[in-house]
Amino acid sequence: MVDGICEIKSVDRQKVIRVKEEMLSYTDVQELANIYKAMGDETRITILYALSCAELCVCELTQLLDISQSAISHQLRLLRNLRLVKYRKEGKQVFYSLDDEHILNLFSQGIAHIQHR
Amino acid sequence: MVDGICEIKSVDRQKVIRVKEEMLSYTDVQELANIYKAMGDETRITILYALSCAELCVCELTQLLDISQSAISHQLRLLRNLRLVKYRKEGKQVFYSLDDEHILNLFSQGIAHIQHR
DNA sequence: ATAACACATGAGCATGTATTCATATAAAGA
DNA sequence: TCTTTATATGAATACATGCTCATGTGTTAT
Repeated sequence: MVDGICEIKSVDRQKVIRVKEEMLSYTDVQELANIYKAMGDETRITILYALSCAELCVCELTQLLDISQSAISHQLRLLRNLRLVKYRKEGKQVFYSLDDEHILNLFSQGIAHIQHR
Repeated sequence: MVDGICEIKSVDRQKVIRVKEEMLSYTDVQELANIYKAMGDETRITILYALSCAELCVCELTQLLDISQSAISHQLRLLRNLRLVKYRKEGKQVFYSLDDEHILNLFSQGIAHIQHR
């Protein structure tokens, strides 16, 4: 292969050009990657799934998750920055919930995938 | 907070117990994380998206992706192991395609999410 | 005012991961 | 057979990430 271009005659240049035109923009790819990256961690999946069941404060999440309160707060900040969760303060407590119904759909598609095999 | 249990009287123990019962199993969480982790990388998203447009050989992917052929092969192996792509040999070439229609749904949900804001 | 509590955050560390480089393998052609 | 081409893979490296620990911030209660 020379310069990433294989010389096989049968390579369908037209197909490659067509696919190139259909490709996602770089910013779209980045945004998609951020969402899937957010869901690509066992702790965050557990948090998001728990929040899909009920609105929960940090303390309650800590009771559900077997890791430190600090670790959970760090992950919540990440999810907040990506706008996957929103929060509401009530006295000393902070209650988190899902910010977007699409996340539920992402979950159900993912679950459909693992059940499919 | 003592031992991960906050003493606020208003904390709804019943709610926490109910959520705990609804939680995903650890293996489900792991499998979900693996899928999202696979899609949580810009290179892999680009590969998967390209394959959603057409069946492509490694050489054609190399023309589309601006990284080395080696890097692409490494990523394809990962996607193969997760059964997100399948392949077909034809002489020297190896043609890859998506292994599962759920991935398209995962994409469309993700795209819906980034367009939603 | 002071203490206790719920939560957030910075630092540091250990582990994971994505890439390149060099090289191996396998098919096709000369 | 010897070379070229298409792909795969192991090693090394640079970077990202998830956790804990220590501490900071803001709120409530005494």
